[in-house]
Amino acid sequence: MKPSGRPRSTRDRPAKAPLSEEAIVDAALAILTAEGLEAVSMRRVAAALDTGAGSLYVYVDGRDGLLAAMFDRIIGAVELETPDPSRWRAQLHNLLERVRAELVTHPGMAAVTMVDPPQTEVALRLLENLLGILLAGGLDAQDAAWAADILAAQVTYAAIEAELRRTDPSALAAEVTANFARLPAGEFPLITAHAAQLVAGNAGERFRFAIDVVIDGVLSRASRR
Amino acid sequence: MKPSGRPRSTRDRPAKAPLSEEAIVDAALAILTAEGLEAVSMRRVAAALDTGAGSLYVYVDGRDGLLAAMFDRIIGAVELETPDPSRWRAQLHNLLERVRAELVTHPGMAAVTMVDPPQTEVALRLLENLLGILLAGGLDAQDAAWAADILAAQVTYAAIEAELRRTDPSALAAEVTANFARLPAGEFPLITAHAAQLVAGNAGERFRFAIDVVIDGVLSRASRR
DNA sequence: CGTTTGTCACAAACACTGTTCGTTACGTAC
DNA sequence: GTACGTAACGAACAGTGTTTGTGACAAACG
Repeated sequence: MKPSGRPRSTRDRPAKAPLSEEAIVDAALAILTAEGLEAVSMRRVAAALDTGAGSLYVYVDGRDGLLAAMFDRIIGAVELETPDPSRWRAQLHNLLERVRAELVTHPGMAAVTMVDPPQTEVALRLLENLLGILLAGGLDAQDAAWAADILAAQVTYAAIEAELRRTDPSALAAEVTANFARLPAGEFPLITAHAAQLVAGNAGERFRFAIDVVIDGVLSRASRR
Repeated sequence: MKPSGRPRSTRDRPAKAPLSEEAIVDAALAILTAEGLEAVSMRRVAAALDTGAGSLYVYVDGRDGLLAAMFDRIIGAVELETPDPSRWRAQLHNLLERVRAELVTHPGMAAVTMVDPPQTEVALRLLENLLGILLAGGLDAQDAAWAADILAAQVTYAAIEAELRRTDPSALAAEVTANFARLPAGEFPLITAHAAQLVAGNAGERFRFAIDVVIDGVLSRASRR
């Protein structure tokens, strides 16, 4: 033990253990929103809690477990909808937009979904709600199930895409446009011709469009059947 | 220098430098397909080439640069289509299926797309081809541009999803089904009621369905306009 | 009130990681 | 035959996730 400087330690505190999964997830989320996913290391989180990295392993199943717990916290914060057949389409947009917004404000969390699919209770609660809205829209069970999958893809993809533009929404678009302009028009006639359309719209607009496309696609196929 | 054991080194070789970006990417891809993305470390790749990790930095811009180069190699191997209005839909399925298959056989590569969007020449060649097919299908420029984005999301998502089932396609489905069965039916009535639909279909079927949904969705919205 | 017990945080250690850089050996050109 | 410049080597740096033995606290017991 080194009583040099400030011997601030857990033992100096008056009361009980300050460590818990909740406290660890809180600290990790604070670091995530402030400095990004790469900054969320076990040592960094432990330092924020004034403890050692090894101490976290009692409450959290390694770094991947911590990330999963963080994801759960985020998803759990999303307000759900009570399915209403008269306005199911708006409900769908609202729900998915909330998920997207939550994922965007926590950079890197969308990528966590992909390493292992969330099968936790809170994630399933979201799926249950999504299914409810789709069924309220008149979709049959199979279409609703697969549509939920497609929509999940769009949400995570949109979230990750939005993270890239997080620094400056229009900076990336400008860079991409410049990249397109630099292309040899002979080899890439379509990209150069339609560069404006390729970078058109902000993340929110493209997201809404994507969801509408999926809904209309499923409905179109169902009505043709 | 330690002449102990086997002094096998580059200097023992008769001719010129064996190192090049191509050779490095080759070695890295071999490790990737054999042992997964995490095994692709600079030291591991260097060892496969019988050299030190530092030597790779002359030809490759760090680990991220290596991953990008690997992605490029993979995408470049995808055979393109010459857009034909009479069979554009089949062409779209074929092209996207080839991309998906290539991404699935190289686990982790799909995730690379998301850290930074591929703006390399070979990736743009793919986008150019995708746009060509969509325009051949009669879509207007704006619809085609955004549809390309939506389809890209489905491809990467499907690839990542397929990676998870890589070990055993039906094992995950069984596990998920078991998870669903374990749920309290009171809280998750829809999931428990439609568990069969949620896990129905293999990755290929779901992928084809997703693409058809997107196409029909765009066409439906266009015809209504 | 003293002692024992058990829980839990601590910090060091292990085996890695990506990356940088000074040194050294090589093949080639002079 | 010698000098040169290119390019690989390997050590070193600053990190990473994870495991584990040690030690101190607080609560339960006699």
